[in-house]
Amino acid sequence: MKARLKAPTRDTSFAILGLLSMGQELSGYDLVKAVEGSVGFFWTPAKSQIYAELKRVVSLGWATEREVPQSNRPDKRVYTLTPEGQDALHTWLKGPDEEPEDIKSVFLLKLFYGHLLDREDVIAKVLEYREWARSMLARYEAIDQLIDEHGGHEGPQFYPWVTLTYGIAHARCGVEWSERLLQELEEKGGKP
Amino acid sequence: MKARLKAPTRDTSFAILGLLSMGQELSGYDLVKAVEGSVGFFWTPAKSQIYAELKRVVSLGWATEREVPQSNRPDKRVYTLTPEGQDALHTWLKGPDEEPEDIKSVFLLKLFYGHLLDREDVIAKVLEYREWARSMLARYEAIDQLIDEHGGHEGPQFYPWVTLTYGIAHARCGVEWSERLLQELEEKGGKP
DNA sequence: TCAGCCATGTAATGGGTTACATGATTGA
DNA sequence: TCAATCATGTAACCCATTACATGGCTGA
Repeated sequence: MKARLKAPTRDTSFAILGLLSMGQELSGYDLVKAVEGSVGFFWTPAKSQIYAELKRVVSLGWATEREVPQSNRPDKRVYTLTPEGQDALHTWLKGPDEEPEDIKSVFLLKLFYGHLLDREDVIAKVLEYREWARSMLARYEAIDQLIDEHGGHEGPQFYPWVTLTYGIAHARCGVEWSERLLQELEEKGGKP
Repeated sequence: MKARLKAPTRDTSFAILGLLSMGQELSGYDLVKAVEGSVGFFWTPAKSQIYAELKRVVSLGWATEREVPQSNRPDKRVYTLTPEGQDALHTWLKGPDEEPEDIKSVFLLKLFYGHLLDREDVIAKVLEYREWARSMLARYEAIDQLIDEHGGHEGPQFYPWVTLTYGIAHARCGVEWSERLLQELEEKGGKP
């Protein structure tokens, strides 16, 4: 029986604790929704993963569980952060990270092998990517607008807004890159 | 016995087929190395995953396997793409993608909860991120330089180089974003 | 001379995804 | 009225990661 040399990070657990730290009791379902509108842009646990992690954080004493009977809807269990959970969250937050981020891109993977495709097919792919990047940008900017209208980005909204600016910068960068690339691909087409 | 509604994409299989399409027989070990220096920047299968997928592509008739006895090193098995494999690869390449890319960022996740940290801790995190982004940028630019010296980015190098320009753009964008953010965080510190 | 890397993989574990279930509301 | 959506989860599977093995080089 050997000890694991590297403990699993369980970042998803902490993502959940973080949402619970906002102060309200949340059910698994609530958390699924909460993730979608917030950390979901750079952290995307599956539904069932959230439920699994909830069991775990309860077993570790990081959250407590409470049954809430409901009449019209299925009964639910809501979760509350414990002081131990707050400590654990804080420790994790301060702790070091290996890779700050990693990109997983089917698009780039395919583009890497672009020589196996016709030029038009490649162009289609890049166009698709550009549209996607544009739509993400629009989405982010809409959220930015909303924040502006609801108290601005000072105070409690500050750090969520900061991550949003990252998304905006990144998306804009993707749009510009794909526009340059498209231009280059068109030019190549001119001289066959 | 239900049919799966959504077939697994198995993108990793195709990443491997793509590398095998470069024309040379490669062993699992070779592929691990090949991935590191190429698609590894946006697609990172684990070693053992590569070996697993190799078995699979052979069983599907997409590649053939050949034993190569060696004296000083462990014997190895090398793999070759079959015509069926080429077809499969081409079909996959032309096929549609849902999400062109997704970012998974522990850094952003923590930053989102920045209000739970002291400002200095946040600044430390962002500094770390900036250094990471800078180092990635330097790495990419070094590769760019190398490509320039070895025949430039026309011809067969073109698409790999294109993906590299994405990496450069993205990293540069990360550096600039973090610099802006640091400035803002410093300013906030001035008025406590 | 001995730790660490090269070279080649296999085994065990676990995180995350898709699919399965179920009943009430609501909009077209 | 009937499909979609809300609301709440569970079960099964599979992909991917970490750990385990093994023996020859090579540099300090």
